[in-house]
Amino acid sequence: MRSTPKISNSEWHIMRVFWENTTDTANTPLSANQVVEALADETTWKSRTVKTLINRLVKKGALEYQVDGRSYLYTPTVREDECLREESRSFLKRTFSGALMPMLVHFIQDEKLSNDEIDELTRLLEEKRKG
Amino acid sequence: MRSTPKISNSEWHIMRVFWENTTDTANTPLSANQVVEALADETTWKSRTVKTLINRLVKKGALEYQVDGRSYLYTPTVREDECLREESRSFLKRTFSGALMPMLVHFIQDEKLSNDEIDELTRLLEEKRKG
DNA sequence: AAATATAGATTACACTTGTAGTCAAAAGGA
DNA sequence: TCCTTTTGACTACAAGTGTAATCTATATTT
Repeated sequence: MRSTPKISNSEWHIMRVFWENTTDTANTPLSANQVVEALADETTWKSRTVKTLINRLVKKGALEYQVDGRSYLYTPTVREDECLREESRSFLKRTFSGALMPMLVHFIQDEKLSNDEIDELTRLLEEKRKG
Repeated sequence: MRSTPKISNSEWHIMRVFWENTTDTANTPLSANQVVEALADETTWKSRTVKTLINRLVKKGALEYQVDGRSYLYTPTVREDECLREESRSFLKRTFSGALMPMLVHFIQDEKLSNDEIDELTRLLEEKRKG
């Protein structure tokens, strides 16, 4: 049923580094140190912490690696949109009993949106109606 | 900073029982057994499990109780919308780095919406623009 | 009054998560 | 060649979670 492994809060930080380094056509493999550097201003994690998280992601099957001399190069095995979908469903289930509309209503009513953003959402909704 | 305690997945089931039994004006206190019964078709939890979860929620300060003879009557001390807000922010942060728009776009594009629902969302957006 | 049922309190126990530290092996420098 | 540095592997450890079982005190039944 679940196509993607469950990715924890901290692990999402790691995965995003990979996904942000991904072009449409290919995943760029990254070394552990590249990930550490990429996270340097975003978090205060020691490099060991990052390595542990990477290891857990490998164990979970969210990353894989190829050996590159003395070190490893990691690549994601799961796509961001798939993980987003899983995580969203889980969130929806937990908070809104799985009901999409109350959730959307909640966000639209409770959060700040600029007029431009409102325009864009309206346009998207209009598009969806046709489809 | 955090106004509501962190409520876990299983604990949300419990809290929803209380919130669904809440009128606009008052919280209806429920006994542990009433919660157990309310969850009977939603989950397969043993009553001990439900009691444990209730206890943890009391410890976290999400529920409080008054003694009622031999048993306790529990009431929520946190409001659903506050918890929703917390949980939503945490979800947004984890998955979309806190960015609301990409999240809304994701849901509108990826999930099913009826024309009626599209109408309603469009209307809400229009309202928001004025406000 | 003794036995039983029931409610909450305490304990259990493995798995996950956050956040690292230590160990061992290999690679490179002195 | 021996020491140091670096990398991954293994270990750590408390808090939170899911999912209960057992203990204890009280209430109800006979």
